[in-house]
Amino acid sequence: MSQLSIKELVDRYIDLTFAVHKKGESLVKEQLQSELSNDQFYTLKYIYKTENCTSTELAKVFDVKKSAITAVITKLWDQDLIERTRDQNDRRVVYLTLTEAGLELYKKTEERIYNLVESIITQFEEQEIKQFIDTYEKINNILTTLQEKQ
Amino acid sequence: MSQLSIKELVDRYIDLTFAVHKKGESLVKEQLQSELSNDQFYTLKYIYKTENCTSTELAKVFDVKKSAITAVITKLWDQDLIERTRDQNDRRVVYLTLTEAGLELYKKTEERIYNLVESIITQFEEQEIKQFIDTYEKINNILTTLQEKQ
DNA sequence: AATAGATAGTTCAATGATTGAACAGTTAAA
DNA sequence: TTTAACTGTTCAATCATTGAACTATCTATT
Repeated sequence: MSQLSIKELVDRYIDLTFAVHKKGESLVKEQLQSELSNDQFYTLKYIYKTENCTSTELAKVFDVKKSAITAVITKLWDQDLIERTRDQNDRRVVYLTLTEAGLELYKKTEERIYNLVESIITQFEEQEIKQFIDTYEKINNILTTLQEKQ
Repeated sequence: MSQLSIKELVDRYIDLTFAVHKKGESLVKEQLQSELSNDQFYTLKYIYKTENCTSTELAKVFDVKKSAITAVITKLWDQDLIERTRDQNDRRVVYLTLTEAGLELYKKTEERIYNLVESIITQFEEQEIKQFIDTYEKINNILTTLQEKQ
C-alpha cells in the first residue's frame, strides 16, 4: 500500500495533520451544539481531570498568554461553570475547579464527543488502533521534547 | 504496553489529538518565523498544490465562511504573494495562484516545516510510521464521510 | 428571449479571541 | 530589608470570523 519516499511521507503527514484537525474540530463543534466553544470544552476537560489546575498551567498547555486564559476562565466563571479558589499557602495562586453546573454540562457534552470518537475507532481492528495510539503517543513525547528545547 | 478499555482508548485519543495539535501548531509557528501565520502557510500550500484553486474550495477545506477566505486572500494579495485570475468561461469564478514572490516565500518556509516533520518521523521504524500514516489516512476518510452525512 | 433561481465572490458591521504592556499582590532570595 | 521573580488581572489594540446584504454571472424553465 505505502510505497512512499521520505519526502512524500512528510508531505502526506503535514496534509493529514491539517485535514484531520479541521474535520475533527468541525465535527466536535457540531456535537457541542453551541452550548460550548471547542476551546471551552477542552478547558473544562482539562480542569476536570487535573488536580489543582491553575491559569498558568492552562496557558502552557493551550499555548496562549495568561491574559487570554483569564478571558476564557472569566467567561466560564460568569456562567457559573467554574470556581476559583485561592491557595492558602501561596496566595498568588488560584485553583480552578468545576462547579456542579460545570460538571453536569461537561459530562453531557463529553458523552457526545465520546460517542463520536468511539464510532470512529471501533471501525478499526483493535490491534491497528492500539498501535496507532501508541505511535501517536510517541509523537506527542517527541513534540514535548522539541518544545522544551526551544 | 496497551491494556486499555475502549473508553480509555477514546479518552486517550481525544487528549492526544488536542495535545499533538497544540504542540504541532506551536512548533510550526516557530519555523514560520513571523513571516506567515499558520493559516497563511496552509493557504499557500493548498494553492500551490491545487490546480484551479478557488475561494469556495478553500472555504470548504478550511471550514470557514467564504467571507473569511476573502479576508485571508486579500491580505496575501496585498503582499503580492497571490494572483487572482478570472475564469474566461465562467466569469464568476476566480482562480488563485502563487506569484513568483509567493512561490519563493512558500518554498522557503516549506523547507523549514519539512525539516521539522522529517526530524520527527525519522525517529521511527519505517514500518511503524507507514502503518501510522495509513491508519491516519483511514481516519481522514471516515471523517470525510461523517462530514458529508451532516 | 424573458424570467427566476442558483452560484462565486465581495463588502461591511459586529463579535470574539489573542496579544502586549502595565499593574497589584504575594513570595523567595540576597 | 531590598530586590527580583511569580500569579493572575485589566485594558487597549489587533486580528480572524461570522452573518447578512450585495454585485455580477450563469443555468434552467417557460
